[in-house]
Amino acid sequence: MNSTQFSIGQLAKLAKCKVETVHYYEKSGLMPEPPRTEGGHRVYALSHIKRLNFIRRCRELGFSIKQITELLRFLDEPNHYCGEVKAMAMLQAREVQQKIDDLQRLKMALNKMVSQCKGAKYSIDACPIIDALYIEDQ
Amino acid sequence: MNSTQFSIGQLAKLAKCKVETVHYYEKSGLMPEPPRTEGGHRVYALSHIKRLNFIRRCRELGFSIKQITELLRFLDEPNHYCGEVKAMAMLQAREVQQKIDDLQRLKMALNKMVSQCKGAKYSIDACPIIDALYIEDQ
DNA sequence: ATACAACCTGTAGTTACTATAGGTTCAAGA
DNA sequence: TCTTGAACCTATAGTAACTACAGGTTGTAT
Repeated sequence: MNSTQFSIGQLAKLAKCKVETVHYYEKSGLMPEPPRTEGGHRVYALSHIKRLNFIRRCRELGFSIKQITELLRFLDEPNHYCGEVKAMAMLQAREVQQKIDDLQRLKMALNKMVSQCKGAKYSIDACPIIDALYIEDQ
Repeated sequence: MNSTQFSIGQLAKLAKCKVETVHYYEKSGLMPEPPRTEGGHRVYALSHIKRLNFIRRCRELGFSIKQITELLRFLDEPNHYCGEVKAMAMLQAREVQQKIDDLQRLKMALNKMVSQCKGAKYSIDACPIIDALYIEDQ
């Protein structure tokens, strides 16, 4: 195989994901069905590496497969505009902020419990963490 | 049914979760198999409501089913100490902090991309968000 | 007596993969 | 050229923590 054709293993390595994940993306429609060798092995080109990289980076930013499908549609089809992409990124940013807020609240609750707990060899019956969770709320 | 015995529907409502979730928790071993009526309907007591509440609150704090199993073991078995619970809560708090850090980085990346994007009717070909994701990193 | 909500079990679907099994192909060394 | 063994192929099951459905039974109120 020369340097402009890649096996699925090479593709996966270059785009930093696993072979199985590429299979999965193909089934999901994120990656196209590439040409094959006589024996049935997939043959990829440079553009596939770029595409897979794009997908991976989007996943790292928390986009769902569905959202990435949208983003790729923007690329695959003509007549789309930057604004559509920006809107999706902004929505995504808001969702991320929401998750951060939730986790902050969670962390505070945990820390509060931890600070009230004497720990060590005190009986579980008097553990304020268990109490905090066991008591009916509202 | 009097006020100290509850159907699965009542239990679920009182502990703020769904009937199917109770079934799932029973299968998972978080909830015990309760006594049944002649006809096979589950019959719960007040202690079950408390237990289910405990589980729900733990889930809200991000504990996994596995971790909750641990916590419940502390309750179900004698000879456990507050310190074990505290250690788990602290570990959990650290994991939550880690998630927060990850999301903060993610949010910054998204916001940076959004701020560079002119949006509106600019062609997708010049969209800096797409570019940012498409370019091979490192 | 009857209607109908609530219950029962078991199975499939969700998300985004990961892992396994059992078989085939490719590429490199002898 | 032959042989080995890594890499590939497909298909299926498993992961977490539920949710949803199908098809049947029970409980309860009228």
